[in-house]
Amino acid sequence: MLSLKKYLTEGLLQFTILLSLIGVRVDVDTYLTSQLPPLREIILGPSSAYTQTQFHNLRNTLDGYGIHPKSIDLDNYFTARRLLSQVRALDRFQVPTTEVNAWLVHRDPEGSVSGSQPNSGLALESSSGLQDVTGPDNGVRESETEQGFGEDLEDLGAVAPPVSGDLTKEDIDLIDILWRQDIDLGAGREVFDYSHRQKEQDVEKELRDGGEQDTWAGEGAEALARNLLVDGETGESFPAQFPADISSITEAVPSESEPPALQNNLLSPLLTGTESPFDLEQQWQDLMSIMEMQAMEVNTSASEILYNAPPGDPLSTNYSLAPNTPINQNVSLHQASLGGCSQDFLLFSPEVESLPVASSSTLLPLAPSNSTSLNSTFGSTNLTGLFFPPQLNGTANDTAGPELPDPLGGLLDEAMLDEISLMDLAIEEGFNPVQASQLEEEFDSDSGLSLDSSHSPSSLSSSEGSSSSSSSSSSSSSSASSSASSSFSEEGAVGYSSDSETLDLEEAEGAVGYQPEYSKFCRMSYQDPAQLSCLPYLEHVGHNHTYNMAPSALDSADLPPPSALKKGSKEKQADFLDKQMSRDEHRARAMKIPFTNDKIINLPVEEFNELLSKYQLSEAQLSLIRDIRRRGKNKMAAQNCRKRKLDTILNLERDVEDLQRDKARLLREKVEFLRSLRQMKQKVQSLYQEVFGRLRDENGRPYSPSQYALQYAGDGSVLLIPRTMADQQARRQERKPKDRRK
DNA sequence: GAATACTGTCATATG
DNA sequence: GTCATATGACAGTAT
Repeated sequence: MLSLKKYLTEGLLQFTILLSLIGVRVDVDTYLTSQLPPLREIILGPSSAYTQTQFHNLRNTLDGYGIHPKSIDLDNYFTARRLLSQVRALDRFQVPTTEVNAWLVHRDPEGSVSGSQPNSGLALESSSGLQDVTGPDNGVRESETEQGFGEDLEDLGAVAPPVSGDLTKEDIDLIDILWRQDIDLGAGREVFDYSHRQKEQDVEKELRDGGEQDTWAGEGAEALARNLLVDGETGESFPAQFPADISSITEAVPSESEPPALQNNLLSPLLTGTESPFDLEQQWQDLMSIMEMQAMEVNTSASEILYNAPPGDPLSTNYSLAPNTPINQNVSLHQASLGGCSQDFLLFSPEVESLPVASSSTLLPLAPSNSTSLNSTFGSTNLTGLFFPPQLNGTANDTAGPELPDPLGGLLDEAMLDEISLMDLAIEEGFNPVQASQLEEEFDSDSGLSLDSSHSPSSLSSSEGSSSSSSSSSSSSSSASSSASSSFSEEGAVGYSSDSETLDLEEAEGAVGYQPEYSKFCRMSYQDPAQLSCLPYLEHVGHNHTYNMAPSALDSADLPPPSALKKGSKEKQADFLDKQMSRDEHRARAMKIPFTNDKIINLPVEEFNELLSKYQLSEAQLSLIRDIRRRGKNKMAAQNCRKRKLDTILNLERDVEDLQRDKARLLREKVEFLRSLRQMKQKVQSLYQEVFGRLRDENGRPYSPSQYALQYAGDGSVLLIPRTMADQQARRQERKPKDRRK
């Protein structure tokens, strides 16, 4: 195995470097697919990290948020994430084919130092036969192998500090040449930065000197810092969530730019294109990145179709270059391995960058927002049309412009178009952007006051039904029912204990079912569900909240069982009840009114007077009771009034839209009639010319159209008359309609 | 803090 | 004239 390692490190890989320098591509896929586990794991790391399974298991099991900054799993996660992206970068669209070779270049010093750096990929083989791997801190590193292959992958990828003595100056120069040759190597830039490696090595030495436990913490923190703060390839500050994908985008603009300026980064290559000497591959990648994002902009389903399309698919043939971008690497790999993980869409979320790890459950709702932002981004620049066929753009823009005028426009002349309001036609066909926005606002609105006629029939009918009931509330019975509902809603917890409720319903004249009114109230007063969810609680409260009942009943009701409630909750309930009570309820409570406000308000006059006569009430109490009754009734009246007003407005708006629809229909019919009329005129004209052309005088010569004309008689016959007479008759017929108008 | 919507209340009109 | 209801206007509160 030692010979194999030596062969790999000093022979094959350096040969690969040389091949890459002279432009010969070395296909790494053959290595990857070959049955050489050691080499495969050297290059790509152990399969656990290479196949995304480990990566996603990290995300799934730990759910991202549970990873402690010093956790081994976090270290594994970041390293695996970054290395995985580098592996994906192997398959990106390559115009120059040297990037994979350059990736192998770094493996060369790794292999060469593997003897003294047990954390290399070969060190992993210590358990599978590479027993010759020894090192000063081998024990520590062996424990690292237990944590998974993330750390090893990290070293394999870019950031392992090689021993400086193992890299000759030719090697470094070679690496620098390669790095200049292809910026996007898929490996960290620090790999090719000798001083950076020196620093990193020193830091790692210090960390290792700190002890075994600190080693873990230090490496975890270091990995965290590396992955969170510095992009592996560009050196940009970069969150760990976007190991290579976004970096491949941002690196298109070597000028340092922050991730929020992603749009500029994406657009600048196309818009400016002269700021830096991009090579062809970079421009391709920029282009593909934009296409990728635009594919997401259209919709995710479309993107999936694009990326999953078979090779023979036209869409795939024409537009499937996007999968070659790193972003699409994610998509395809995810769908291949895990199928439907939306984590890749996180790449475009600037908000999530601040999160160390995000669970997939939180990523899903973020995706639309990202696509929305992208939509705005690219929609404003109008780049979509550059890359996507109309059928793709149409999915995003089909609501932008009405389609109806197009077929009609070809049929109409200018005079017709002047008479036709395209807006009306659009309204009729439902393509009105204003209406669309209104509809959207309605969905967003919680006020319930949207006047859009596209209310759901249920809500409209409910409001109408309640409107009819309220409008017919002039009768005492319906008034009582309406009062019952309103008292339940607006009096809140007051006096609706089960006993008093049945009493009220029995006493009220023509009392109707309670529940229907309750449901009606739920709709008409636009209470939010959270508030309605409190109703059972209020009902429970209502049992004990008969504060303004008769003093005897009050005493019995105000004394709950001692063990029923705790003191704190009781106080909370009391506070809650105080907040729920209206001012009149507070006043009634203060004045010790011996019956509920519901009775005061809802009882008919006769019963109300009887009730007053039953008690010995002071003048102040009577005045308050009358005020309560007046205000309560007026309150319900105001509610009914507002509701009626709202219904009226809704009905008016619906009528307006019906009229607009009728107008549009009539205009369209008019267009049809005009069109058919014009066709008939053309037909008549052709027939006229045909007939006129066949007419011959007695000498067999044709008649001159300037001197003669055919006149249609009322009986269907056709006469040949001189042109002067025909003109006179035509003038007469023109005058007749004018006279009629007068 | 401004804008807006909702709600309660008062004054007044109407039947 | 009283009562019930309707409605405009205003103010307080919530969002």
